[in-house]
Amino acid sequence: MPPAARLVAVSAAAAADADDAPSPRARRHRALADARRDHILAAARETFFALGLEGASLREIARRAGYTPGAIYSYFPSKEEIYATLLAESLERLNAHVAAALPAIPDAPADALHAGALAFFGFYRDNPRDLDLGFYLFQGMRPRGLTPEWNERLNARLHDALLPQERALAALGLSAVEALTEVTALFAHIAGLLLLDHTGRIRMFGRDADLLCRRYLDDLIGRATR
Amino acid sequence: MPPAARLVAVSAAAAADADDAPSPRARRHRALADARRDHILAAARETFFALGLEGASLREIARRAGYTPGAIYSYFPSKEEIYATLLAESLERLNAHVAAALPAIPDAPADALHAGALAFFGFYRDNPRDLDLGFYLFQGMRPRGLTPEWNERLNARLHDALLPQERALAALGLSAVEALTEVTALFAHIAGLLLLDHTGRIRMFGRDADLLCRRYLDDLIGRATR
Amino acid sequence: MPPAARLVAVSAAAAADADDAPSPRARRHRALADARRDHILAAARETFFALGLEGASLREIARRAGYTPGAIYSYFPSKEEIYATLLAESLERLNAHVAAALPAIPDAPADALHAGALAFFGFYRDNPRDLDLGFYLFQGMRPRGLTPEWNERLNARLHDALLPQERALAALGLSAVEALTEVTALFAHIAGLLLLDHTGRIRMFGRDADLLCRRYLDDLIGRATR
Amino acid sequence: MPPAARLVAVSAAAAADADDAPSPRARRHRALADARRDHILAAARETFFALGLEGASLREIARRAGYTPGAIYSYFPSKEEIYATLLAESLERLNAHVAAALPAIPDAPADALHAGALAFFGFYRDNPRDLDLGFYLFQGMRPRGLTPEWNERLNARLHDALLPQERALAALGLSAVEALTEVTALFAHIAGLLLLDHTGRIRMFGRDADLLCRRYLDDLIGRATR
DNA sequence: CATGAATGAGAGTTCATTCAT
DNA sequence: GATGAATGAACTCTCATTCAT
Repeated sequence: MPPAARLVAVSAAAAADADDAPSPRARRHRALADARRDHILAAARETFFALGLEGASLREIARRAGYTPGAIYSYFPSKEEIYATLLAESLERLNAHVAAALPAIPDAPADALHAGALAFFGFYRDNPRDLDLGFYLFQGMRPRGLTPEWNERLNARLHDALLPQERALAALGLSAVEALTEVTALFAHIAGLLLLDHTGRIRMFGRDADLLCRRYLDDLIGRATR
Repeated sequence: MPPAARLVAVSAAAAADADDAPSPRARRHRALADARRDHILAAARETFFALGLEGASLREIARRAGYTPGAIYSYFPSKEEIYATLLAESLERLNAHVAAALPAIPDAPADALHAGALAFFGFYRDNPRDLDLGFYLFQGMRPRGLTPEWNERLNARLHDALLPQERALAALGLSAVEALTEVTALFAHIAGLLLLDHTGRIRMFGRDADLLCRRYLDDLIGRATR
Repeated sequence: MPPAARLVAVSAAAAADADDAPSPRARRHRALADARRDHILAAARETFFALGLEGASLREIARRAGYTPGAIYSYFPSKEEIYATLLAESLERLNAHVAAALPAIPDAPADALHAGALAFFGFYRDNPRDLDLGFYLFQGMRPRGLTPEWNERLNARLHDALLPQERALAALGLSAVEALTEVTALFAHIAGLLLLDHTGRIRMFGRDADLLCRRYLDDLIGRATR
Repeated sequence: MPPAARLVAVSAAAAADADDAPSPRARRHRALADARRDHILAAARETFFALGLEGASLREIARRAGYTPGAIYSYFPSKEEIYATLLAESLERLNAHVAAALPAIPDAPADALHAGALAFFGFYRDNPRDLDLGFYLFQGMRPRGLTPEWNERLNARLHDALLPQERALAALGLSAVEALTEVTALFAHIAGLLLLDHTGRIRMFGRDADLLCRRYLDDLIGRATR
């Protein structure tokens, strides 16, 4: 079975978990294969963080994983897929980061909004490689791009990281439409600031991205609570 | 005269300003050479738009221009220079577009701010290829990046397109520092909106970039005139 | 085992000498890889001999070896390395040739000097391609030159082929400095004769390189034993 | 008339000087053309001395001569021909250098031998680019090599530079054959020393080429006068 | 499952040379 | 006589991917 077919089969099996249970032997195989896949993914992340997107060739990833290039294709059907998986994982970390920043008892929506938005911003400010990944896959998408499935899935997780902020806006009294509008604007503002910051373009204004983000949030909360 | 040619002509004139005027023959030659250069530039633009930076190899550019690869080097010293020229030209068009949108008699700073900012936004919303160019070269362009000279020059022209808005903010009563801060935030906001719009990400919120831009401007003018 | 393979094998053994012995399977793989490497080397030699350094492109070497250009890079990291390996192997053969010519019982230094020097001379007279290689790589090789490591290593092996003669001169009673001086002069003389012979320049004098070499040696031995 | 044909015609005209005399107008043209040719040659020499054989592209030569590449072909049929002309000129300088070193009154053959041979050696030791030229064209001769005519002519001039030394050997009492043998050996020795010196190979012996040359000459004169 | 050999396409760049004007 | 545009072939080297073993 070629690698790509196997991957599809695996997820098909996961979807059809009402089927008869896998044998212990099959489960062992599956667990080992997942471990190896994770190992390769870790090597890919390491490579990508160390060398950036251009430097992260499949050869180098394989080298760092202790594999030969061909072996990678037993776990991923293409280099793009590795990147997509990396981005998915990055989005999980983003969501975790945002969730961890929210106050435990959500009785102060303004605080939640502030904390959640700053966490979102901070995640990418402090992890520029994750930003690279996002920009590359969400925007670049050259050779084959992501499959629609991947695209939808990744989009959804990105949206998830903004949900707490949207809910906080609603809790502050905004209508559903107004909350959606403001969270969209907030996302755009943060994205723009990250872009300026990441490309060094913000230096041409001599301004600080962090400061501008807080300023925007204060204004937004002022608007929402007025 | 197209912007790119003008830039070249300016430096050529600066170099030869102690010389006597060029002969008609020389002028004809230069005109033809410029035309061919523009032709190559157009092919490069077309290639870039069709295939992205990755796909836009010198070979492909040459092919689309009807040249052999080597011939390109009579007009541009490197591939990088072609792209830098393309971006320079794009920024000239941006500046012209913004300037044309400003009211002739600048007695209403709020109007000038509104008009200039919307023109800036509209330029990239309506010319997504130019946005691609800017994103690619200002941000992506890992392989070699622009030379510092180009980077500075292009930065300056980008900044130029924001100057009218900065001046309008000052005319509205903001201090120099406040005006700079607000124009930076404005730039970030617009960039973020364009990014969301261009990558279709804004659809996942069901919002309209145009509307959000106007909203931001209204708020900004409210803040500035309060 | 051909000299070049031996050199490689030596360093491989040195690197892995803490390891346990390689498996038969690994040995088979290595043997095959070495054979392919030698095949490429042979193609490189053939190419170089047929077309000279200028004409011996990687493409041509690959073509003659029955490979695509990229495949060569599985065996050699650069074109330069191929040539260096070729020269290294040539120098191994030279050393072997000289060593084989020396009398088994070295009780007659004059004989040893005579035999060793003539063997050195004869090797290059009879293998003009090896002379080409040496001339090209030691002298020509402008484009990039050899790396200092290679240069030193190759120099050392060249020197090795002259050591027996230097020792014989010392055994004839010359001081260390005198022996070094004489062996240097001897090397120069032989090199000059080979050059004249190889380029056909000697014909313009109607003299015979072999004869001149023996003449020089007789004189030298006369000087040394006087 | 294509350039190559013209060059042939020119020398044909020179050979057939019993023909009717050229018109003043034709003579003027010829003189100007020769001047321009010399100018290009000077640029080629300068380029070659500055950048070596690899760096001396036709483009660069043309650039330094103030011409466009195509123009060069009005004066030389190929790049090789330029080099050959350069070598011819180099050999003229060699001959002049040797001649200038000979004692005016040739009553001391040993002195003449010594002086002439050292001048020969010194010329190339002090002008390593001339040595490069000689090695390249006499030995390398890859793409097309020199035409037999050029080869013969250049050979003859090289031989000329050794004639004074041969005559001196005869004047010292050697038979014609002996003198020829010794001058051949002398040439080989000098060539070998220059090779060792030029390629830095002599440093691996820690010896000095100049010293070795003088040593050889002393021995030779000793042999010849004994 | 993994190897390792190999492909094939392609990257940017340089060059001697040709030829219409 | 000279220009300058253009060719075409060449260069070394890198890469994702395939596949027999």
